[in-house]
Amino acid sequence: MPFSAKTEYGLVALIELAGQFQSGGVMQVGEIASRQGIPDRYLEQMLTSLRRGGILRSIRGPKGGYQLMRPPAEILVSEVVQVLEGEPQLRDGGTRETPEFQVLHALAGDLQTARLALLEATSLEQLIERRDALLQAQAMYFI
Amino acid sequence: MPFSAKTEYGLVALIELAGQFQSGGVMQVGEIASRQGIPDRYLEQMLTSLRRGGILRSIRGPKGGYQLMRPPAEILVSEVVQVLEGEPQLRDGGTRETPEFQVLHALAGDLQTARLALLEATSLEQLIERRDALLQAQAMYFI
DNA sequence: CGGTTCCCGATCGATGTAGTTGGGAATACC
DNA sequence: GGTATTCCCAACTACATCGATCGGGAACCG
Repeated sequence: MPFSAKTEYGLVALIELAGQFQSGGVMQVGEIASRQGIPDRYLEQMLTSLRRGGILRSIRGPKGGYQLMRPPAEILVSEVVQVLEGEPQLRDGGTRETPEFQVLHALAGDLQTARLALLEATSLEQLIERRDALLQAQAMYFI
Repeated sequence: MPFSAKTEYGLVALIELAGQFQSGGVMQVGEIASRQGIPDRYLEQMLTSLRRGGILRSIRGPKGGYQLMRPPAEILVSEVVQVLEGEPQLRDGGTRETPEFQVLHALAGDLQTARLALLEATSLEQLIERRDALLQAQAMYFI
């Protein structure tokens, strides 16, 4: 499972917010959490990270909530993952550098590169497009 | 870091064994472990998994050790990873199926597919080729 | 028979993950 | 101005996983 719960919850919340971006686009933690069926106090932490990471801004008090800082097209999944997952904090790296390990680390690098490429190629805007396409397709079954 | 220690150690051991495959190719746990600087009793567990997974066979008693079951060209990294990592045991999957989550699961699927493609495209034979190329390149610096 | 090697399973400490909880600070509204 | 609402900050917990260690048993060779 490539995404942790943290990342998944954060991205889901961002997709919701991105869907509302045209029309002001402010939503509250509790609102998002109940729509998605996830613990609100936990989601709050993700939204805090995203705010600190410059992806969201927050409004306090009644009628407050969260809002995207930028249009959905300018927010890449790679950035979100990076903010929520934090630095991968590489392990020792230096010891155990037999040629066999080096070859594997090169392969591991290729894997990370491929992953990053996909995540950088995906914006929130694309995710809402896919969501809407999916809803459209599912509506077909009811005709 | 895409590979766990388990996977990394197992693969390193297999690369060593693959390098010896022509000439009988039997090596002992302690031998591999000390060459690679990893705990032998721990590596033993990985080799046991690989034997149970049909990738290695073992020979007991003095002059025993481990041996590849098949030529290195027929052992893919994907298979090794699968054996060492085990089934990813998917979480609930069914609850929390809002369209937003579905879109993310699709993206997660794409990531796994990309990863798998790279791992399936890499055999032990290719890894020993890369290791030897790397040794060759490093030898250049000493001229 | 005796040493060598693999075999099997339990255990352990550290770390991370998912989630809960207890308050505090800003803001809107009456 | 008071009060309810919302975000803000931080500590804490339960649990699983990971990397590793350990004790002892079974096969095999000479």
